[in-house]
Amino acid sequence: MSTLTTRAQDYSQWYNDLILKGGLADYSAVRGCMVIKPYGYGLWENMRDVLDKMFKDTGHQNAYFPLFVPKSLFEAEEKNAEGFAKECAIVTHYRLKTDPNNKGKLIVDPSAKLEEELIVRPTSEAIIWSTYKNWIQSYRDLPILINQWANVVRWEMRTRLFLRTAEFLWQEGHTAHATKQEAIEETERMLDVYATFAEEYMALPVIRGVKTPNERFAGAEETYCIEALMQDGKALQAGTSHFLGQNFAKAFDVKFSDKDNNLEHVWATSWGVSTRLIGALVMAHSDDQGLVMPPRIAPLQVVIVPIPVKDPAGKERIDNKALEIMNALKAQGISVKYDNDDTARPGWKFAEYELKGVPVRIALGLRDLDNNVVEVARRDTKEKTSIPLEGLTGRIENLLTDIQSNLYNRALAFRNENIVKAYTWEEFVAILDGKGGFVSAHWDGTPETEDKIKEMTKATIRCIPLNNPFEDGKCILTGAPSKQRVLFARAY
RNA sequence: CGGGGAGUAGCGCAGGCCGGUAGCGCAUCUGGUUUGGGACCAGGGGGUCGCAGGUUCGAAUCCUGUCUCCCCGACCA
Repeated sequence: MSTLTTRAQDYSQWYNDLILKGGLADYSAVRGCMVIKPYGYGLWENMRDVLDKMFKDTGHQNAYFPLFVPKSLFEAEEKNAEGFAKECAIVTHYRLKTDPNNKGKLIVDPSAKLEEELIVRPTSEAIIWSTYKNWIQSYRDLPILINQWANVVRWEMRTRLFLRTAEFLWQEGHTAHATKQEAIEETERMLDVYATFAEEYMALPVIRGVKTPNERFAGAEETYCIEALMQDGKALQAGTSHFLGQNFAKAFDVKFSDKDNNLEHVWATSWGVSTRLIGALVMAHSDDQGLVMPPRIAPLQVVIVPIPVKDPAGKERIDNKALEIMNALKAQGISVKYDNDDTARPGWKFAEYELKGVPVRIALGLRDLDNNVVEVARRDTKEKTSIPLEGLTGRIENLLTDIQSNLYNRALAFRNENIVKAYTWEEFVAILDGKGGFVSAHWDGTPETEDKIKEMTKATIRCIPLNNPFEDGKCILTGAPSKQRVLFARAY
């Protein structure tokens, strides 16, 4: 019987408890790296499948590039290299040998030192653009619209399950275009794909925006992002899409002949979301009883729990009806598990599936069968109702849809309540130290002020929202004139 | 890298100050009774106490060194 830490007791511990006890992931023998367990991986697979289809529908194809990046390629785009230099794992040797002084132990073979060190990719722009150079000669070769599903390594000082681990899974899109306009359109299109995915599938409301130069991806001209709000009032960047200009084309000398036979550098974008989204999902919807999975990407949507009886005939009646319900739901594309494990009792199962956040639970006993009903419990509100067997499948489908939109609306209401305008510095600090959330405030537009605010409050500018209304005002810190508000928050 | 915490059975912990050959809860196994919100009774199995030295007749316990993990901060998606 595992008890969870509550959010009020210790938010971080609550989060860890949910991940570990909910069966999403486990710590591993490697510092900062985690094991994604089947239930967590199932969630990732669902997210991946939906996103993959959305990428394909917008004209992209998948490919795969190497894990290792020769150092000389890695350093070609200076800003990008600099940005990631501090968190790179480096391969320097390619062989081990038995330690002559300590039998049974291995040491690095000094004679197997690599001519050139290999960087374990923290992102793949370098290896990909060195390849694109060979693929692009003419405007007829463009655009190149490629995505890859991969793992990357960023040697972070401090890690947190899913939110920040040394190795993580993600997808990275890398596109090449003939014109600046087309590349910007691509950047915005993919941001929109991410936002749609977050809102419609993860039930996670996000703010679309652009990053300030301070927060911009190393090597990008413009970084677009979607920002979400967690229940503890901290913001979380859920996805980014970068307009890379011609920076990588210039660094890797990627040129094409346009229709007028002029040689031009190509325009680039890159965009990504990672397993971090799972952390966002957990912190957006879950409660003190455990995880809460949005039906559209839940690893398991419906669980059927029988109420056991000793009488074999009664048991068979329950089994038959449960299987009938399961098959009917499956026929509608709903994922269902009939948990007829008779070594666990129903109460234990109820608690277990609540911990795992399964959206709908159907309980089925003889009492129900005699009345031609089942007991249906929804995870989001924990409401239980008796529902007639007649038309059950349609009701469950509607219920799943309802849970999905309820989760979104709940998260949206919370998010909107927690976007607060600040007019004075005192107010600004009070909001951050109080309930947190996004603070909408004027900023004088300088990196210096942004840094100073970060130093004083730990809050950063999460984004300048797209379609932000212009409004004359004064910078919250310096009082210098400002044309628009930006969103500040403490963030993951 | 700085600050804090922890390594004892699969998990969570006690024991340590005061050295005498390891214990509790959960889980697990067997049998039985149970089953509509984390069942109960009885019996059983499981640990070179993170690692390496040292002190001692004897070390989970004392001393020295070392490794690892977690949390908070600096870095970052």
